[in-house]
Amino acid sequence: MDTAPLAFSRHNHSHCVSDALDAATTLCTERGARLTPLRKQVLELIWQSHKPLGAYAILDQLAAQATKPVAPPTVYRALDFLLEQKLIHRIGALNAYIGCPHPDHHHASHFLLCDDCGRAEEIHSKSVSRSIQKAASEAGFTVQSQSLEVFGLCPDCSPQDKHDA
Amino acid sequence: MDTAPLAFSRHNHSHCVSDALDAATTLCTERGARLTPLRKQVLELIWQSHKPLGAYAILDQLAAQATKPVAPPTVYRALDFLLEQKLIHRIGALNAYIGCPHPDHHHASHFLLCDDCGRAEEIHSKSVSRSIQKAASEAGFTVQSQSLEVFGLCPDCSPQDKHDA
DNA sequence: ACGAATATGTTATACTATAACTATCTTTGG
DNA sequence: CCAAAGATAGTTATAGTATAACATATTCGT
Repeated sequence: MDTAPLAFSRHNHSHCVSDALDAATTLCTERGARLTPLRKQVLELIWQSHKPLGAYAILDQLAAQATKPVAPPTVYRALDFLLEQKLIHRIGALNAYIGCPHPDHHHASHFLLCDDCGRAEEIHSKSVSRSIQKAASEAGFTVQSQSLEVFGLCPDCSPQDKHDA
Repeated sequence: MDTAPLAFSRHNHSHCVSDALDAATTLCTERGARLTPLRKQVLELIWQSHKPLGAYAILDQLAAQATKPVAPPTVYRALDFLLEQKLIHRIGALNAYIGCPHPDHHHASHFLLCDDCGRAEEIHSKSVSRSIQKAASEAGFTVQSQSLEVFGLCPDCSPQDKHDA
């Protein structure tokens, strides 16, 4: 199935990167937003893995690639842009950032985060979204954004699930 | 109804505070955990409102009440204790802490957070919990903890809902 | 090419959190 | 009761995360 979970499965990761960069380029063009070389570089760094990446880890890698020193605002401004364009999500519990695999349609930030290997997988469950929306409505609350961070063990890092089940 | 949403409704807040402190005292006694004066003081400060409170806001208020200067570790250690005992929750998106109204039974951290007035209300929806658990299971993921932060407008701060609906 | 708007560079600083060590208090076993 | 062990709190320093404010450079429409 084409919407299968990916982060926790074996896959050719270079496709993730190229797909994400292509999608970002297309979307920004459509929106009249400027995906500058710097912003693209930051997005690519974030997509180097499925593990949320901290701003200063990005900064260090940028600095390593650049000839001039790089300062925090450079990174944070790129992150702000990517967040605005919904090309990345912020994982609040980790102060870290991760690429959005489906930036073309807006959606909430719902992630499974492995405590062991650090990988994150975005989930898209109508049932989760609907139940959250319903609970909020019942409280008279108007939802504007939401963030779900589920911590635990991914299939690869679960001791039993893979073979016993 | 006794399980009605509270934070977004008018209520006698002194009851929230005394209930929370009483519950904390009882639970800690049962568990053999020591709710020291400092920890109780921090818990009370957190319960001064239904708005998540930052560590340094707590620090400032502690310092104002104390004769000696207060240093960050004093606050963070108290927060760590309260978090361990599940007497408070941490709101990752805000780097802030809020009292748990039902510390007696463990549960995930699910909050509605008003962008306008800053108040937070904990929600307890079986439907939300179940759908999250189900989505995780289907991905082969073993849940250990979860945090849901829903931002938007509370009933008081919504322009229409209260009167038009 | 020109001016306005956007993006980036630069410096400084604010905010959040923890490490490491010391001192004090509490509990418990003798 | 006292001493040892363990838990709590004080103290100092520093690490980690994020933004303010201002200067410079680039891009875009005209």
